[in-house]
Amino acid sequence: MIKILIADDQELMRQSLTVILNSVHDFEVTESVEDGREAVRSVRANKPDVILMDIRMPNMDGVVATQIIKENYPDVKIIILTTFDDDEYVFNALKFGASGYLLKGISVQGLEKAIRKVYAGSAMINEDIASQVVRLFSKMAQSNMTIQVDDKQTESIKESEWQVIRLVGCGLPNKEIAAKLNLSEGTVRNTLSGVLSKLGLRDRTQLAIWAVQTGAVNH
Amino acid sequence: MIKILIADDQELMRQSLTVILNSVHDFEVTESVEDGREAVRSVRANKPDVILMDIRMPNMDGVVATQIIKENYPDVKIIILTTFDDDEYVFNALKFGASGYLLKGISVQGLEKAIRKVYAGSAMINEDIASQVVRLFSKMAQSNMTIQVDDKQTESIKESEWQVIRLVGCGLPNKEIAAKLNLSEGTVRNTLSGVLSKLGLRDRTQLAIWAVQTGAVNH
DNA sequence: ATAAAACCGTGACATTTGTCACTGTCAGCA
DNA sequence: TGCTGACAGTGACAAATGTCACGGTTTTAT
Repeated sequence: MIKILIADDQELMRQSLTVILNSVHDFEVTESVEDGREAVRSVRANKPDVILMDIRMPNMDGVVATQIIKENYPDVKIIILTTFDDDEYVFNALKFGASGYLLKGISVQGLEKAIRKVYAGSAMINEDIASQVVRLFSKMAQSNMTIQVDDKQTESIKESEWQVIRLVGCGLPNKEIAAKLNLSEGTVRNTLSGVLSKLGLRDRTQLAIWAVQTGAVNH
Repeated sequence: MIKILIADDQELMRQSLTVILNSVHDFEVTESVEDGREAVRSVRANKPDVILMDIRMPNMDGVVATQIIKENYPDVKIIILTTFDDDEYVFNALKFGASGYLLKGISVQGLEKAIRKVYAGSAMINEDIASQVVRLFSKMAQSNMTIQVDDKQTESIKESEWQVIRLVGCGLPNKEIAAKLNLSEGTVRNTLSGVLSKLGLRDRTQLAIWAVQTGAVNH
C-alpha cells in the first residue's frame, strides 16, 4: 500500500484526486489538506509515502512546505503538481528535494506512473518542465563566462585551500570559516589571500562566483 | 529541411542513424563525423540545424565540442545521444547549452520527435536523465545552495537595484559599479544595502552567489 | 643533522564594505 | 500652493576584508 497525502487549496481538485487515486488497488489517500501548514502536520501524523503538493496555497506555499518536510522527513517523496511552470518555483522545489514536478495537464495514467516511479526512488518531471530545467542550466552557464581564472593554477590548490574555497562559496565570512575549520581567522585570511593571488581574482566575491559557476565547490 | 550532423565514433551507429534520418522526408544528414574536432569543423562548413553528438569520442569529447560549438554558433541545437547517464556528463553538457540529452535506448519515433522539438527551440531529455537532473539539483542544495532569500521580496526589487545586483554578480567592487552606472559610490552602497536587507542576505558575496545560482543575473 | 620547505599563527595596516542619519532635488498630486 | 515619495548623494562610523612582514613549529629532503 502506497500512502498518499494530497495538499491543494482547491476543494474540487482534492476530492477528485482522492477518488481517483483511492480507486487504484494499492494506493491509499490518507488525508487531503488545503494548505502547507496542514500538510506539515499531516506528515507528522500519517507518515505518508508520497505527497502530491500544489505550489500556490494559502498560509504556507508548496515550496516552503517541501523544504520543511524534507528537512524533517527526508524519505517522504514529494511530487509538485501545479498549473504553473514558473522558473523560480521549479528551481526552488527541486532544490529542496521534490522528486517530481508535474503540470496538472497530466493524464491519470501518467500520474499513477509518476507516483510509482517516485515511490520506487526515481524522479519524474514533465517534458515541459524538463525544458525549464535545461534552460536554467544554460542560464547558469551564460554568466559563467564572466569570471576567468588561470586554469593551470587551479591544480596547484591544496586541500586545505579547497576547504576555504568551499566555505567562501557558501557565503560564509572569515570568522565562521575559521570556526568551522578550527583555524584562526588570521590563517583563513592568509589562505584566502594566497588563493586569490593564485587564481588572479580580486576578492572573495569573485572567488565565490567562480566556485559556484564551475562547481568547484565540490572538491 | 532540417539539416542534421551526426558525431559518433562508432561506424555502425553513424551509418544506421544516417540511413534512418535521411528516410524522414524533411530531414537531411549533411555529414557524419567520428570525433569532436571533426564536428566543430563540419559545423563551420555545413551550418547544420541540429547535431546528434555522442559523449565519448577520441580527440575531443562531446562535452568540449558542445562548449566550443555553442560559443561560436549559439543557434545550433545539440542533442547529446549516448549510452551513459553519468552525472558529470549530464551536468556539463546541459551547462554548455545542449538542448537535449537522450539515451541510445530511445526509439526511432522518439528520436524524430526529439529532433523536431529541439529544432523548434524547446528542450528534450529522457525521463531517466531527468531523474539525474533532479538528483543534481538536490546535490547542489546540499553543498553550496545554502543561500535562501525571501521570495516575496524578490518582486519588490526595482530595475535600478537589478542593475547593481547584476554587476555584483559579475564580481565588481562598488567603485566600478558606480562608474558603470554613472552613480556615486555612496549611492551604490545605499542601494546595495537596501537589496541585502530586502533579501535577507548578509553581504555582497551571498548576493553574488544567489544571483549566479538562480540566474538572477539576467534581469 | 641541518637546511629547506610547508604550515599555522600574530599583529599591523590600508581598503573595502555595510549601515545610518541626513540633505537636496524633482515629479506627481490633493 | 504645499505635501509626499522616490531618487541621488554626502559624511561618518564600525566591521570585515586583503596584504605583509614576521615568529614558531613540524615535516621533508639532502
